[in-house]
Amino acid sequence: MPENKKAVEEITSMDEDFAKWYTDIVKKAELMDYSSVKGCMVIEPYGYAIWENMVAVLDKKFKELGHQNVSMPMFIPESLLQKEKDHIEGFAPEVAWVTHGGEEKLQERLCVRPTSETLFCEHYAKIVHSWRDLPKLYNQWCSVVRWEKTTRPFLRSTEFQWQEGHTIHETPEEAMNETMQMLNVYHDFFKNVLAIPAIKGQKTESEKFAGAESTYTIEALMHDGKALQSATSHYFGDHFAKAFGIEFQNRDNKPQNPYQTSWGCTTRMIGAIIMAHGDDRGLVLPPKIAPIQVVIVPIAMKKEGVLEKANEIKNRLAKICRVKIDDSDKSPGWKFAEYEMRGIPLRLEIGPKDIEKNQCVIVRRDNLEKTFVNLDELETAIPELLEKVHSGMYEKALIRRNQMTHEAHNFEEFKNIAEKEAGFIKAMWCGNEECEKTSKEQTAFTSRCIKDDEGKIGDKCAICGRPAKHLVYWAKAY
RNA sequence: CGAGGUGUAGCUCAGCUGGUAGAGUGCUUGGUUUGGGACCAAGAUGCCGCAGGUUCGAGUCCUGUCACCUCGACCA
Repeated sequence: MPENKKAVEEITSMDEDFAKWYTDIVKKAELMDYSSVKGCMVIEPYGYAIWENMVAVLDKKFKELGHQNVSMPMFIPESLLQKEKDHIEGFAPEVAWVTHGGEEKLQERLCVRPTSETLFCEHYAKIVHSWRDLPKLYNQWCSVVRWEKTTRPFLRSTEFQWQEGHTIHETPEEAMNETMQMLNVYHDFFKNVLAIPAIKGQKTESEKFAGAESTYTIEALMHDGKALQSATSHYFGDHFAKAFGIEFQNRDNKPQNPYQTSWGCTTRMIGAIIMAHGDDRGLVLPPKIAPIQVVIVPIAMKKEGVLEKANEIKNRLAKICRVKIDDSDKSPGWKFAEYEMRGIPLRLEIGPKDIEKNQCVIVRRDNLEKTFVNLDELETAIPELLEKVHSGMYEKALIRRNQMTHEAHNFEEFKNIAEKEAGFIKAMWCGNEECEKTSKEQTAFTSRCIKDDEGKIGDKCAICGRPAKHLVYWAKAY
């Protein structure tokens, strides 16, 4: 193969050093830059454009389902944060505190929001009085701060952008439906927009959100076999309502506490698409969120008519997709490598030879397949190809996930797989936290989620051998 | 927060027992090129991470500190 090695010279290969490959891509594709504040990053235009595209799709979906956007304060008084005991215990170790306003010391210190349950609850306590006030389906797009010990771009940063939905309902059933509905929204978003097949399930007691009654998650498998918790949806029952004194008159004219949910996803999803789809040439972006879907590379631009033709194509395509033309002085080879590195789903090459034949060359980023397309058929060919790239990416990721998912029926098997294979282990579990601890200590695999909808693969816990309650997906996690 | 590693040009890095700051690549300008990271010529670019210390003299030695990376513990 006349492979030009230079094409990948500046990106560390995945197999050689996955972590370095990741940072190389993040930097080379100009997704982000480090700032002078530890753990806080500058999201650069290309990275932010990806985020904006994700936000646009999700925000539309949320609104279709009746949610409304709001904006909550970024500061939380200490006393407010402390109202729900489990919640404060979970978040206290990682909050940033504001102690001074100007030169003056504050009477009560304020924490920079790590999440906004407490603020929503305080507000709900004021505005919810009757069953007629329910439900409230609120969401906010904002950034939050968690003082993490170690940080990595997009995967774990001190400040990160996210969306947090907070809803409040009349009945537990309604709240639980909301929790599951939003989990499904995330799962579908991963499949239909990000082309990632995520595992959907429930967190165990030890992994659930601080203050939640139950937490649901989608877990995505990365190229190196580690799992990434990619979005969560929580059912709160009436814990928070009781702690914050949220009460309404129900249909029987009696006082009652309402039921709540919260659900969120973050810029970590950018990390997920990098590590789920990327390759040694760089990023591979799902067409639906790619800031540029088609890049046009004119060949032998100075020859008569080439640039004109390329621009004509660009103007046509601009009506149906996000298109860019690169008419810079760089060599075609440089441009090919550059836009592959940036993950652009389709490259359109047009040169004198093509123009003679009224055609162009289109190359897919996901499998590098070349096709010749008649110029008269571009308007139908491009959307079709974008769709093919999407499904090609999803299929590839699904096949890899299946290949990297193994069943274990006892602890010997479990340890063997954990040692030799990366990826998910499907194994039965007795429900005992001790077994999660044992697995973590001996294999570094943690429970990712309970997945009872797949049916049992045994009746004994794969770790301790006692009667099993649940099928659990286990993995090394980010 | 524990263990280890790295900070020198935009990037990747060299710089010996202390003695005027280097290369490749990138960048700028002009020209020739163009189907997988082109070529020629001319140019610009450094608080050697930061702060102290030792020394006649520190990129180099010492102390501290900060940031980043890896592996743990913690987490979206």
